[in-house]
Amino acid sequence: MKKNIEALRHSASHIMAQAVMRLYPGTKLGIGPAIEDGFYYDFEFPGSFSEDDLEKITAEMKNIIKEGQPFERQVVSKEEAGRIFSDQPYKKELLDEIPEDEDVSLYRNSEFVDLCRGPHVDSTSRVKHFRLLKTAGAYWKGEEKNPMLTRIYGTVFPTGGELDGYLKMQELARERDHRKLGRELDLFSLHPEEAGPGLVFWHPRGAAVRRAIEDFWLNEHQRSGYELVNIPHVARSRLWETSGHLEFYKDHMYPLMEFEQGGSYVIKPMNCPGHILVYKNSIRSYREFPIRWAELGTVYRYEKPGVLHGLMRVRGFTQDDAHIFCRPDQVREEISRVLRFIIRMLSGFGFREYGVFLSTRPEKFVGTPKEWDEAEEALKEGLKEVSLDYEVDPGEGVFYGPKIDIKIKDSLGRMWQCSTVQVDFNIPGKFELEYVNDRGEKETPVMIHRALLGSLERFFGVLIEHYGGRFPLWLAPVQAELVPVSEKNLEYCLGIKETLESSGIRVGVSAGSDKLGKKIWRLRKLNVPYMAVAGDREAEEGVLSVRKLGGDQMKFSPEEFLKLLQDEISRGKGEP
RNA sequence: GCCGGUGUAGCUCAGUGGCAGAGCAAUCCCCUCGUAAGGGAUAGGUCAGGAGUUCGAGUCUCCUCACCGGCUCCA
Repeated sequence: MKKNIEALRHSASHIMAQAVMRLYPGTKLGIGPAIEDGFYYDFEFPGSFSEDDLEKITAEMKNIIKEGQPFERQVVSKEEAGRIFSDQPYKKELLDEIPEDEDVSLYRNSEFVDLCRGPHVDSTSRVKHFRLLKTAGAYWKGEEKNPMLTRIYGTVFPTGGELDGYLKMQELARERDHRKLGRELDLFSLHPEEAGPGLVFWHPRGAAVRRAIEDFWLNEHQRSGYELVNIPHVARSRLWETSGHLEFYKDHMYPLMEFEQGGSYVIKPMNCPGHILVYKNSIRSYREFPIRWAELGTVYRYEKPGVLHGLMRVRGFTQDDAHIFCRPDQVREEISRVLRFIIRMLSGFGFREYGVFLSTRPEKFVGTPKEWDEAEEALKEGLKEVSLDYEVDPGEGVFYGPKIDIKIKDSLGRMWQCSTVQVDFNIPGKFELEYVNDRGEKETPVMIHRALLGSLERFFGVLIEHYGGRFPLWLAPVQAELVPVSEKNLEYCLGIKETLESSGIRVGVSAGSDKLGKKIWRLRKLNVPYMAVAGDREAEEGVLSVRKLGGDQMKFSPEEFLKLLQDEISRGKGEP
């Protein structure tokens, strides 16, 4: 089945390329693979091209499909293939990468022929339910220095129902877009013109969610052997020279702040040098290890203009950062502790499926290969110990050490990078960190960087999309809203509000002269989990008519209502 | 940064060279109301910013900024 759909998608990409060649002769072909959700093909058009041209291509594709052209596999010598693609420079480049004596396979349908391993479906008529989706620029072979081609994305399914299902899913994802919900639910805003791109302003309702996240985070860290530290946001550039950031990370840093009387300061793009200064403030003994210092540390990074995206990719963000200082022989234990912690934290937020990636030694690295091997081994053992399946990304580690990245799967099946665990061989040496071992000798500690949620901004964005703006009670900006039927009942509601508030419930009151129906309508749009209506009848009995969002209505006393809320709040955090 | 697109009221969007518009939201008034929008009135704009073409530019051209879809990069 999986193979079939790949052949179908790959065939659709050939048909698209064929249509393009018919409509825009002289187009140079890049590559056109099947991908997870469909297919694409990269083109270099002789003239300009815009998204409006997709309709024309779609129409031509339909002709090709109607023609029912058989796909035929052909094996030719490399030399022969070179002649066939003589006017296709990108195809020739691909040919050059194939060993000299090997034959190559081609797929031909009617006048169109492509260098291709296959397989394909038997006829163009098999491609029935397709849709061209969007165009995009894409570097040839994905490398920034190469020319940019025009990529056309499309998708195709065996049945019309599956295509519709896919398109509906895309629509659902658009409706859940955290940027849209952030505005509608009054959670946050960005002010690119007034304040600068990629800088997040948390509104009261968003800040309430953040506070709930932070409280949970803090509590879990206190239970897990971490101490908290706090460091300033700016520091002399000297500190960042020592750390090497001014040399290696300058492109990602906001410009230096120069003082007239001399000396310059830097706004931190990372928290580690700050934590290191705390470490260096006294002589450390192996007996103190492992030292685990955590901080919700705000950093500022100059990200390229084109990469910013809502809360997911910003220029100022708060990492749930921590640095662990330990002996080399403690690394394995610390790694598995961190991994267990990550899973506990993420499942507390309702994420149960993960993609785990181990990034190993890149070409440019610091430290010795032996150190790297040991650290990679420690990471692997940690993963094994907590029985996490993982993929290896060879050579994708940071120059200073190998790392584990964990992506979480949201309710729409999309993966988001949040957690990261990195071993660092570089920075302890740069800052000449030391500890005294059990023989009274000075040694260099190992440092582990880790973030569980990643950044609060991105994590918030993921949460918004995961829950579609309908947060579980413990995270909801307003947990309960008291709704007086008329202004006569306002006093009664305000009294109950005070009771609930003093027990830590986030509660609002819908005052004002709007009719009940309108107030309810408004609260539903804001996804307030509990609405408690109080009119003359309730006031007389001393109760509330409580309705859960999307649920039934029941009468509760204020005390019963509080208990109900408290129970659900503690259950919601995934606590036992 | 690169390719393509977009920028009109707080939000969603009409307006293709000739008087700046609608719905929602906001404010005020009437209604004191029973579970998915009661009625009326008012206010709200440097049409992203700048330059140009034109008798005349929201509309056409160029530059800048920002955003959107991707590429590259990444928490």
